[in-house]
Amino acid sequence: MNLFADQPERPRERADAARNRARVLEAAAELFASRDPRTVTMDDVAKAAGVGRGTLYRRFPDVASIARALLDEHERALQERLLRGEPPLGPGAPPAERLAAFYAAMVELLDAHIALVLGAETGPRRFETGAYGFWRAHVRALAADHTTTVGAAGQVDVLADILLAPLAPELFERLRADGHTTAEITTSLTDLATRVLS
Amino acid sequence: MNLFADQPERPRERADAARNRARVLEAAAELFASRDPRTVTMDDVAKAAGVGRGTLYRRFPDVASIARALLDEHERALQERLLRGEPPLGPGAPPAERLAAFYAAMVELLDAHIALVLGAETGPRRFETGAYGFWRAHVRALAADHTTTVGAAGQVDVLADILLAPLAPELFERLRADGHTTAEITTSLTDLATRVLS
DNA sequence: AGCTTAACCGGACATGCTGTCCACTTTTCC
DNA sequence: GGAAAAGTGGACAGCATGTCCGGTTAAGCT
Repeated sequence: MNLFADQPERPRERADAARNRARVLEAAAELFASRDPRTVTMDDVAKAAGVGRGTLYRRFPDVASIARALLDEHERALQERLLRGEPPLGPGAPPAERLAAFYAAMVELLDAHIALVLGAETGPRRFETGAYGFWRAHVRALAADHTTTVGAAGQVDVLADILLAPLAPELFERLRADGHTTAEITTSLTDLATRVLS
Repeated sequence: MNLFADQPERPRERADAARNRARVLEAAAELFASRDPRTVTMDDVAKAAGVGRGTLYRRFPDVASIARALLDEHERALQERLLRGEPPLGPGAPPAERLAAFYAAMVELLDAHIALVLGAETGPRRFETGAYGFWRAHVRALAADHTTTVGAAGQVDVLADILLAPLAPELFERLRADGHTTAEITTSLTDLATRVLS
């Protein structure tokens, strides 16, 4: 009998199902890396994974959700460092420095996994992911910490979204395509962080 | 005889063509306003305008280009004011004030025509429009004016894109949906402008 | 091991959008 | 008033989506 009523006893995943899930993720990772993730279709993934359409749809409602699954672990790692890592990324440093460190880490993440991010969080979808909620809460806390007295309550919310806007994957992609280095981008964002939260 | 060789004598548009162009724009404007512009299809526009698919494609390669045509005049008006209007929007005021005024004007424009902007400049398409190039040049000039000595050349380019990021239509839409007023948004952006260019 | 059951698989199908093509019609200009 | 160019609209092929269901396979029980 299951003592945890909230966590209903989910019959463990069957062996063939697990095998296929792994196949799908592997094949998808390769596809995303090899061409514009926004052109990858469910059919493509199914074929590349050697799996039928129905099987694919059983687990993933669309291509974005596959990319998100692949991206998840990387984002989780960063979230962990934000919550419990060393300063200035983790708690302890002044807000401006923490924001700058966050920017730097996000630029790294974007640079390493731009294909996945574009596949997962493009357009308006970006705001609906759990990850975005996390980043916003983090930045919001930093901003609120800094400007305790200044401005009304809602203002901090807006500011958080504004400060996250430059991290839109489409913009990053474009800046890189224009020949800008990640160092340049990080420098500008550090500058922004310093000026806004000081 | 045409004295301007660079401007080849384009045979003027036929009456029926002009009539249909007008019909298309009118019908499209209504469609964009009445539901999510990103769900409007070429077929929808053709049907609503009482025009065949072929006719529609003759002028507009896709739905975005229709929205852009409708948006054009509004954007042009703002561009004119930026170049030759009164300060602080036009030349004469210090960069921080001009940027704040620009932000305020853009928020107004987004608020008035969010449907068109979403239809025209959503996602990565945003960066490819002529309008974006104009905004970037403008903001870049303001930033360069302010930080003549600070930073390398490329830095200013990056900064311009960063400062434009919060004006992404998807973000504006989301902020409004979350209950934030245009006044709140403008206030935050003004704050940003002041802090970055002072 | 054998059997039952439920989870799982994969391809067929219906639907909707895209962009092109071309036979036909209308306008313009001489 | 007639020829040529410009314009029109619907048919068509291609592609992606998301669902559905008959057949298959693993898991659990005896």
